[in-house]
Amino acid sequence: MASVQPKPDRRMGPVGSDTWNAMLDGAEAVLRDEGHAALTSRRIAERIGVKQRLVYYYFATMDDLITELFRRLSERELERFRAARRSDRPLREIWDICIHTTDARLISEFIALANRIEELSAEVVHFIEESRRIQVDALEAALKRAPAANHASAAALAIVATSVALTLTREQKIGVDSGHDDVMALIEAFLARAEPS
Amino acid sequence: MASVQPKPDRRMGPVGSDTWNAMLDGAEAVLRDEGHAALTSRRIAERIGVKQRLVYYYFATMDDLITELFRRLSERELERFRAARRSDRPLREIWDICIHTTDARLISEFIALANRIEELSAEVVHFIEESRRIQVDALEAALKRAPAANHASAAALAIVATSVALTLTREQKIGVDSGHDDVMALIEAFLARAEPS
DNA sequence: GTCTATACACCGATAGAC
DNA sequence: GTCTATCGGTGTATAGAC
Repeated sequence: MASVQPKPDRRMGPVGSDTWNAMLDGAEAVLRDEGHAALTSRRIAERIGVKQRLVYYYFATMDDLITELFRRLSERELERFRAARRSDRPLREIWDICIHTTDARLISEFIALANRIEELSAEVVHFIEESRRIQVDALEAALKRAPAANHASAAALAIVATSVALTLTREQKIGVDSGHDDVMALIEAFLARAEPS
Repeated sequence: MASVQPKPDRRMGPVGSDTWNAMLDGAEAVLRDEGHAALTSRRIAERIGVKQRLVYYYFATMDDLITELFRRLSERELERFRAARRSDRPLREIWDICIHTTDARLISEFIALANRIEELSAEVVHFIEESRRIQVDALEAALKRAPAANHASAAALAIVATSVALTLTREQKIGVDSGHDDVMALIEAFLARAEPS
């Protein structure tokens, strides 16, 4: 699961060090605020106050840096999902992460980047499969306790929930909200049945 | 709805001409095959066999070209939706467009680009609102004829359907398919109730 | 670990001839 | 309508000193 280190014939900095993390912090901020077009080694260096050359001491290529950034981000998100799964209202807490914690802009940038970067695509696949596994697990447990809650399978419900959450956050960010209330009410009604509070 | 023409102090080519369309064809092919990073005036020119300078005769800026490309594409898609709406199985035909016609890669590239290009963002908003209007309209008519089909509103169903279609096509393209059968069965069951064949 | 300096490619956009 | 030629800028990535 950890990164695989060096491709280039070049001295490389330690993975996980403070500077390494600071660079990913800078990269994340740039991607969030300015988008993929501005995600360059120069801009990252400028952001954290070092020289551009140093970026290539810690990361073999820009694609590696981007992949590493997604990995760090997705591991944090998976940890949130796992914690929510262990709580006493797992469905509500997982939904809360999907609809509130998720940054629609960041996700859309990564999805587009994954079209081009194969390593990143593999990381995205891993994240989708693992997060779905957690969600299906939580849903199956809930449906067992409240069997009349729905006719759909846990797997189907997980896909519907994540899809809808992504659409709502994305549309909200660009200023579309028609039908959002209705679909939120639908989700709320399901949660009330499947996980009575 | 038509494009608004010139910003620059420069001679410009006719909107809608053969060369103009050929350039958008080239741009679409580049975006589909290589992604937004490769979508440059030089690459487009190379693709259709003209010189780079000519791209700036037909389009004021690259951002304009990209926006115009999305506009052309979305108008075609809306026309498909309208035709499906007029058919005798509107729900099934609209769903068929969502799940088959849509190019997941192209859409993700445009969404990422819209984060940066304001004109494009406005076009995306327009497309979402108009396509949703058509879908809600079709769903309302169907639910009127088969009231017991579902407890959810037409607006909620439209969002769920488009969200799920986008997720399925995107995941399929990167090689994830867990739960897809289940959710397709769910959609099929709904269609069987709301639009019996 | 961090720096200066730099090679080299490519980009958007324009001037102006034919 | 289409071209040649070019400017100014920015990108990735490397060599090698301190």
